Amino acid sequence: MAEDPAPARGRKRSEQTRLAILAAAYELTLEVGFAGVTVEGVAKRAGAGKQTVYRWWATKADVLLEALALKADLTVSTADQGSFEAEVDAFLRDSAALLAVPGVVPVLRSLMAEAQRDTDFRHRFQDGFLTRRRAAFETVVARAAARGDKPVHLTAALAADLVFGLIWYRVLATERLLGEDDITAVRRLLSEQPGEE
Amino acid sequence: MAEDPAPARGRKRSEQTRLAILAAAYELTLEVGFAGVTVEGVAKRAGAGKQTVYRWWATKADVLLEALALKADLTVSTADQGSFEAEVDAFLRDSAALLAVPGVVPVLRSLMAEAQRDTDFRHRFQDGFLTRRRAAFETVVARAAARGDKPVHLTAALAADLVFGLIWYRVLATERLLGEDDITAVRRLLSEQPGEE
Amino acid sequence: MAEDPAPARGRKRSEQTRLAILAAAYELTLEVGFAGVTVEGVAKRAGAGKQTVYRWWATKADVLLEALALKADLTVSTADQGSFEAEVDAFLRDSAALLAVPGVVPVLRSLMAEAQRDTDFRHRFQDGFLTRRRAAFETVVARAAARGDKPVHLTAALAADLVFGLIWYRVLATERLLGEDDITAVRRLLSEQPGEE
Amino acid sequence: MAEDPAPARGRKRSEQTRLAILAAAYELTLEVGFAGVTVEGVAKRAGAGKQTVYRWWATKADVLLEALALKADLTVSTADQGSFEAEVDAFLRDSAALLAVPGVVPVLRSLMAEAQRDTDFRHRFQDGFLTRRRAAFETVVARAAARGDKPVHLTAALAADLVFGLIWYRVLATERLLGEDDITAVRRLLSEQPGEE
DNA sequence: TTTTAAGCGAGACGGTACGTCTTGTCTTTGC
DNA sequence: GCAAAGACAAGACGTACCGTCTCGCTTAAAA
Repeated sequence: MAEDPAPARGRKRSEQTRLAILAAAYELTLEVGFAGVTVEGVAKRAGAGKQTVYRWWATKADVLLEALALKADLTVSTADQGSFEAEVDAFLRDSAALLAVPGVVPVLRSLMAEAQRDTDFRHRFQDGFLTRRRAAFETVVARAAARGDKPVHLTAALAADLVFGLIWYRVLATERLLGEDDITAVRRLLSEQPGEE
Repeated sequence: MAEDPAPARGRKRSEQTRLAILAAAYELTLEVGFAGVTVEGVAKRAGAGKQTVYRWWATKADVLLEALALKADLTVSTADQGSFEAEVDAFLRDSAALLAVPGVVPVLRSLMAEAQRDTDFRHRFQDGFLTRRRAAFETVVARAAARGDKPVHLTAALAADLVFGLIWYRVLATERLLGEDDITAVRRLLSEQPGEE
Repeated sequence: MAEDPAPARGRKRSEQTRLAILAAAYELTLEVGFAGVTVEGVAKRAGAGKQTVYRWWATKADVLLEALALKADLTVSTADQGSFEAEVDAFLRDSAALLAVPGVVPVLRSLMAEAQRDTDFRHRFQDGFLTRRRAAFETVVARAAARGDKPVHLTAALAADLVFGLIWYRVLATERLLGEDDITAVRRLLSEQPGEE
Repeated sequence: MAEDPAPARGRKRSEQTRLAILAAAYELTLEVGFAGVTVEGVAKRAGAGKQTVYRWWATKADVLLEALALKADLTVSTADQGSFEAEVDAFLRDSAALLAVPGVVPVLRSLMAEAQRDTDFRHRFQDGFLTRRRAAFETVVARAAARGDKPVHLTAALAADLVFGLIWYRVLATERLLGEDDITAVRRLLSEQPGEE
């Protein structure tokens, strides 16, 4: 029989404290900005000790990454909608909804910014967020390819880069997010058939 | 006509020191990463005093922004190439060339990251870099519209968002930059004529 | 009765670090002079962080004041010697001994100098050093008065001012300290009986 | 014989600026304390350039030392008063009058404090102030000795140390200056004849 | 008259210390 | 053995002055 490696002795991790820390990190980011957040401040607001934060998370960005998952449902629907166009539309609406959740945009900005500074966190952010969403989109493109209605001159990777590029560029460099017209235009762009060639 | 308000009294700013600081900031960013750069370190390497840095730049990111302009030619060619397709191609090649300049990619990452943390710098980054390049691209789109060969279902703004989104997403979230095939695909995507509708 | 308000949580103050800081401050003052001492330098030599110094002392002068108490026994013997003359003599010898401890003179100079610049420290210096020694001398004068052999035309306060004035003037304005002949002369001056009048 | 080596070419020193700097230094010391005075601040208030201050004075303490001479007459009357007692009395009243000039006490404190930190200034302070006053007092003692009414058991040096010690101790360590009773008591102490021996 | 040499106000310069802030670790007591 | 509290070493922050060095101008003696 497999043994539990550790017989689990001592006090257990406090779930209440964990949630309090995640909530504190999320709220503080919105209130004072990520740069203004300190581990000590998060611990203070959560009624926790600083060491408790460090014991379970490597950096404050990791706390925020987990807090984001708690705050917004990060799972993306990839249900079969019958057509590539419909599924792209669903994906974009899903993304727009995520960005509309209060606080998500500043948190995403902070996380992407942190990913530029900290290589280790960069990987965790990619695994915990970026690749996750990208995989969903590529599922859609793959299904379209199987169906035979995929766009002929865009690879799946480039299509994904364009879509995520648009979303991230809007988040990072502008104040405009995804609107109805953006969704329509992108949907058409990706699914239209070129004249000939 | 605007007159110089002050007749320029006192010792003049040292151009040599200015260049030494810009070079030091650029080099240090490549060597230890933006997060590892300190104003003191930049001043030290430049043989300058810390106050001299603070006298002329608000943050180390501003130093880097100016250093970027010194290192790489940020002007974008928007010469009339006869067709929208040719001009988009020229713009993308120009952008790829900028990214190929040693050190430009990590510097751009750092600047965009800093723009997320510091609202004031965000504006200076937009004015000093983002809108500058964007304006060049929009000039191209506008000329296409005047010619009548612009893409029918994309607004100039969305086209720009897609192009810059792709570039920035590649820089920030991936290791891949713009390749020959990317340029070709984007050029075609933006200039193709939809079949009907 | 006053209770300890807090049951003392968290890590305790490191006595080892405290002593290292006091020793470093004392040594550095002798080596480079008080003006050349920096809090950072003290912390460095003590193997401590700068914040640890600031956590427990308001200024470097306060560190030195405490270091002085550590280095030299600041308690003054006021034992009953039978006569005013004998007790004045003992007090002066005690003072001369204090000044003879290596480093005490430059430290006293520094502290008195700092007390002129910093009003807050001035009070702490008075409480922690000046009044302490003065009280000892005044005890002697009071006992003489009780005995009836006190000097007739000097108040206790003026006698103290003269004695401490002499000592401090020698320390601050000259290179000469208290010698055997000074002690003898002052003892006689204070205890002699005026001829008539 | 050696003549003035330079026949004085170029622009002459501005007396107006000199006075403005002295006044500014004196006033600023009273307003913000010596520690709060900066050379830049003195120059600013005087409407002068920083270099002009440094051209003529080594430190801000030297400016203040000269300002003191401008503000208060530092010459001490040593006129023959007929008796030692009368001359000591005159000397003490003269000293009390000096201390009563507005601003003199804080300035003296600052200068003596600075003399503890800066060895070079210490000598200039001794030459420009301390010895000057001390010489006056010793003239009085010498005349008394010539007359034959000098105190038998105090050397001139010790008598001077006691008198200046008292004055300086009052200035540096207390808030009390010289009063009528102090003058009387010191005069008597120094001039009284011991009973016998 | 022209030149030449300071003095001057202004202010940028290379430095250095300041006192604060944050980081991530360590230590203590209590649960 | 986790948790809260908080002291610790380390070191960057942005500010304030230091004393020096231009800069362009003014002043006055020398040529």
